[in-house]
Amino acid sequence: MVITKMDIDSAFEGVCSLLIGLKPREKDLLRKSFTCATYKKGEIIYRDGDIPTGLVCLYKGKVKIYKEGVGGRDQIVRMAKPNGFIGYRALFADENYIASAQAIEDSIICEIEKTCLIKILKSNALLSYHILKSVATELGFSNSRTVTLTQKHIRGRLAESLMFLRDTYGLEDDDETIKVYLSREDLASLSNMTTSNAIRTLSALADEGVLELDGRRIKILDAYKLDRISNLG
Amino acid sequence: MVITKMDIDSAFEGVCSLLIGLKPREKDLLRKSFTCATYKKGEIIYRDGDIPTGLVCLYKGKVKIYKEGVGGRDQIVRMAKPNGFIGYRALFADENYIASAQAIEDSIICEIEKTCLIKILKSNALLSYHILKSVATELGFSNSRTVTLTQKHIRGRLAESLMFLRDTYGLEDDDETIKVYLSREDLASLSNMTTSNAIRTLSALADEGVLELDGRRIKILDAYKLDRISNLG
DNA sequence: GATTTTATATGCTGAAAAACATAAATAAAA
DNA sequence: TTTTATTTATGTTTTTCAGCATATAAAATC
Repeated sequence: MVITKMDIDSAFEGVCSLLIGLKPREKDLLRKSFTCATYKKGEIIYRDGDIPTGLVCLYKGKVKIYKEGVGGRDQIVRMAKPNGFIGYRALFADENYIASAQAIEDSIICEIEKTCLIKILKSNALLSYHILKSVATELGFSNSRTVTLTQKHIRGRLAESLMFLRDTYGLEDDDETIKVYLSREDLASLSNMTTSNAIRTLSALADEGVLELDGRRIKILDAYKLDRISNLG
Repeated sequence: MVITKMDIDSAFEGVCSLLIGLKPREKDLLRKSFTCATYKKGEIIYRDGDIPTGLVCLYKGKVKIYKEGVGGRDQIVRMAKPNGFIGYRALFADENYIASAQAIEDSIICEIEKTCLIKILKSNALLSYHILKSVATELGFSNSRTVTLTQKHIRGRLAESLMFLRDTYGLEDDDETIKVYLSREDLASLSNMTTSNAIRTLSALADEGVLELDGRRIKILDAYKLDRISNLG
């Protein structure tokens, strides 16, 4: 993927529109510390333990954020979509990363240098407040997720993950196909189960007419039933 | 428990010391919207679904924050200790509570009225930034917790919970007894297991000489071994 | 102090899901 | 192409843990 001058400008404007409360003078400052880079599918953007160097924004593509679990079993904690930030948690907490980020599609990644952003944050209350708000919202998701991942049964967890993916990435033009193509392994990492069980459970849902599978394409045929499966656990 | 004038003053100073970056003028404003109340052991401070009316601070006592799970099985998401805030997530996210808070000891609870605090937050960048930092740290805990609760085995989860309680509330003067006295049921809710299994696993750890049990008193005899059990899963 | 309720303890059974084993299909590389 | 690796699929076994039953101990209430 080639990054054009237009891409950079567009990406920068996109990032700025996310930074609510940003003043023109601050925007100029950010511009100077704004960089872009491309990542091929499968490439690692940052690793657990790395030191954050800035606020990372996904301009194009899709990224998974995951933690390595006990027996090498990964757990996906978040899925990023275009015009969303990644790695901000560690940055704002002033910690090293505690998870890794990997492009699951060819992606364009932008970065605002750390010191520049922190300086603005410490002087711009409205911006800090808005970011605080979104991190607090994210914390709510995380807490809810902890409960569902621990308490729902396999079918419920997978159903919830599929709805989560649909809500995050949307549907293709047919209004049925989830607009993201994950491996069964990633789907398992997202739903806290083994790859075998993800495959098995997908097949079962396909047999029941809830889904239609075609490789990594997943069509939701019966959204109502999927929702019920998710809610019943 | 009776709240004295001295308690209120002391509580207010404690809260203010937590609010880094607070200006004297803002402190005066907060003072006017500052209230205190007592809760007996077992009393509910707020419920899932309630609307936050302010920033709640625990001055004395201990509080558990928990979500009701699928089959009525609770999941404790946080344990609060004196001089810590509770319910701030929903407040900052501008949402209703998604968990409930219950005093597990007689407690004194203070509250700063919502609009007053938000007004200050929106104009005080340093304060917002510091709160952002601590919410980001909390999000890190939550993400790590999701992985351990889903991937560690029962023994590992319980061992981790016990170390968490020790780190949160500290030890009695004997330097061995964890300074919090939870029911087996709460210990189970904290560790994502059934009460039976919490009891069973505690007994097993006592048999192995890792713990000493005396009702709800839990002594950690072999901290090194407990840590190993937690880390091995 | 007696009675009721609640909390703790322990054994047994069964369901759920992991672990393991293989095979087929697909994708990537030689 | 052919070979090699990776992903997907499915069957079998084993482990873990929940569910249930029951007994005892401790607390709370009368």
